[in-house]
Amino acid sequence: MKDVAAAAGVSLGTVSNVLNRPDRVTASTREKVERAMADLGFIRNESARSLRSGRTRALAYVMLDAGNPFFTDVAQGIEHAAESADLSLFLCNSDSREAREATHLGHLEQQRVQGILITPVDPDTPLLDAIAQRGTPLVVVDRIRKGDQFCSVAVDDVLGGRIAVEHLIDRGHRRVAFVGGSLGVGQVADRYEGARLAWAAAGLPSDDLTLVAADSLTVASGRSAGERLAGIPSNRRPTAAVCANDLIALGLLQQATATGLRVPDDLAIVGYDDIEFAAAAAVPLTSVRQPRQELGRAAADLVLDEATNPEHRHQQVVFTPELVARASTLGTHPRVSLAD
Amino acid sequence: MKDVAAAAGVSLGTVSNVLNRPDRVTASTREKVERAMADLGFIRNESARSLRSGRTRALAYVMLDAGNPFFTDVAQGIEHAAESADLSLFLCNSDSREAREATHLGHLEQQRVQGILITPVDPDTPLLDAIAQRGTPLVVVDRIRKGDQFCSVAVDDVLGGRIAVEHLIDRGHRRVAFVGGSLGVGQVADRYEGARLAWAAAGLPSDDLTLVAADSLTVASGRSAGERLAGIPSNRRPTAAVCANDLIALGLLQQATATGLRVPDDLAIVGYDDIEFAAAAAVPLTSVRQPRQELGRAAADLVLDEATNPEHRHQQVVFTPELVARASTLGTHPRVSLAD
DNA sequence: TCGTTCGATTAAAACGTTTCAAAGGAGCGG
DNA sequence: CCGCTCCTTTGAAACGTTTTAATCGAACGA
Repeated sequence: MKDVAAAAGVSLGTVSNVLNRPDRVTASTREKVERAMADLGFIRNESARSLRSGRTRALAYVMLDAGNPFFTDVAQGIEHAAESADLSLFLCNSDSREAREATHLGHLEQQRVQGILITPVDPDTPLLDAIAQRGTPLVVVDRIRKGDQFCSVAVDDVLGGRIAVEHLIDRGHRRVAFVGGSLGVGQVADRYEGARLAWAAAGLPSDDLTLVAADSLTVASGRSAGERLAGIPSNRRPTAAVCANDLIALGLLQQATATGLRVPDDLAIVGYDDIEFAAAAAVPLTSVRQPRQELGRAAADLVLDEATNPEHRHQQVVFTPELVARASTLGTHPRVSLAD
Repeated sequence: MKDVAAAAGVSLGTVSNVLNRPDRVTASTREKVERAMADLGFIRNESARSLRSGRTRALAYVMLDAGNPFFTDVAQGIEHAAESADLSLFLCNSDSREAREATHLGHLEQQRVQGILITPVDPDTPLLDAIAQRGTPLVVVDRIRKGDQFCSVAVDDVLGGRIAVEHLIDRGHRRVAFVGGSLGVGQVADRYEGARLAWAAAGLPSDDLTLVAADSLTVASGRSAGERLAGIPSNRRPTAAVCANDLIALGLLQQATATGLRVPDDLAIVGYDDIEFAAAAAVPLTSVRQPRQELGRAAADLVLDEATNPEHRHQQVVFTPELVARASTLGTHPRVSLAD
């Protein structure tokens, strides 16, 4: 900036004014300065800027698993919000590792980002409280957290599990499997809980809603669950499966297809998340849709409110999931004959 | 830091020494200072740090489409490299929009990141040259760029197209469709070129390798291409399709399944990229695998070399793709009967 | 006892902005 | 022609570090 000032024959302060309050500067000088900036290829130094102003122009989202389209969609919602607020968005991936998450959080705090959005490995880690305490606006995404240390945005997973199972009951299923990861993950536990509630409400015997474990929420886990399911004699095998997420459902679908189980005739499948690949599966997947982009946007709005509004109050926003019924439970009626 | 110094009863410089050259400080004072830091919840200010040092501890990757698993895998490779170099990674998503890309690049230059990795919307945009010229290390990922303004890392797409088609010829296919987006995208043009080369090399009539347009590299485009393909009378319909990427292939697979075309018996399908969902499809997809993580890591290594090694020379790294054959071309032999 | 030497600590400058109070100048009315 | 006012421009301080040269003190040898 000093060089620009010299080149334009004005003072440093004037250059700053051209940048920050162009209206305070005469058209002619502004022009001179702008030309000088162009000639010199001047690029504002953001470090100096934020050092001086005490605030960066950046937001950050620490995602749990960048390989899961669900989170990239959430990120996109955040990105839009950031874009309209003219902020950069720092995307970090913890890859479900607490250590990596901690490293990222450390860096972000040092960067003094305006706010941190995070889908934490463990929503109850004291790390989050510490950050909030120290003053960085923080919003937990896709997890609920009792207490009022910070905001959170989530989807009602109990309800999601419920509507998935209700749909299957409606379609006449009386033996259903819940295929889920470890119940240690809050999400999964809630969805299972919802499933059981729906089952009980319909007055069905609780033994007929079986729990099929899967050690992680991945396609591979879904495949292995599929193997176990296929191994059950057909007169006792569940006629439908509710999966803890779409990745599992996709794996299950693949395994079912490979072993000759017809979907949905032999096994109906309901996924969870409604990621794009759910609709794109060979047998399009019925799934519980979460408003992913809205989730992101709402979280970003909250964090910005906390960052700018002194009267901010922490709140827990809960969205409502929605069932999207497709062929994996409805059947493949349109078995059109080929035009030829 | 001033507060820490006061609390510990030492000078500011000592605190800095504790942070940066702990060996120069007596154990007892170091301890005092560390306690003070803990008590006060001191967090280093990265802006000040990088202002003073003239360099940030961050790398950035501007990705073309965060929704495409291919790019998130590349990003993961970069992330690993960044992690080992103890740098933060700024992930940005241009979402294939030049304007957004430009905005991101602007921000990144202002942040003075150590290096920029990018999969650009248009590899020939002068923006990139300008950035390189101004001195920010820059590496183009997954695109080749003639000239030697900066490094690039890519995969040999002509070869990729070639091995895909060779595989189909080997399997006996004599009418093949190339389903691709606009040839304006360099990737697609190269893959098509490779396909034609293989076709010609086998001495097959060029009319029997048909080009099926798709306006974008998405699942939806694949579906619509599938409709067009299914509309062709079976005696003239291609018996196999090579797709410009896996998303298209997945859409095609879905549409084929919906209209009753059996894969691979009626239509064999080869994808491109070998994203995780290709293997996870109901009929696992044969695909041309690109070394995604390696791509990212190599790019990161190059950018770091440029940032730190004064003798750095720009180079264009080209990886070799590899065919992964699966059921979508090999057939679904394992149609196991059910244990029941 | 007095210099020396060496290690630990300190003081001060610098990084590139923003901001605020103050200075400068033009135009105007008296 | 003077004094005001109002708008533009300027100068200097401040943001929180890192770094370098300088200072201080203790231990040691002569």
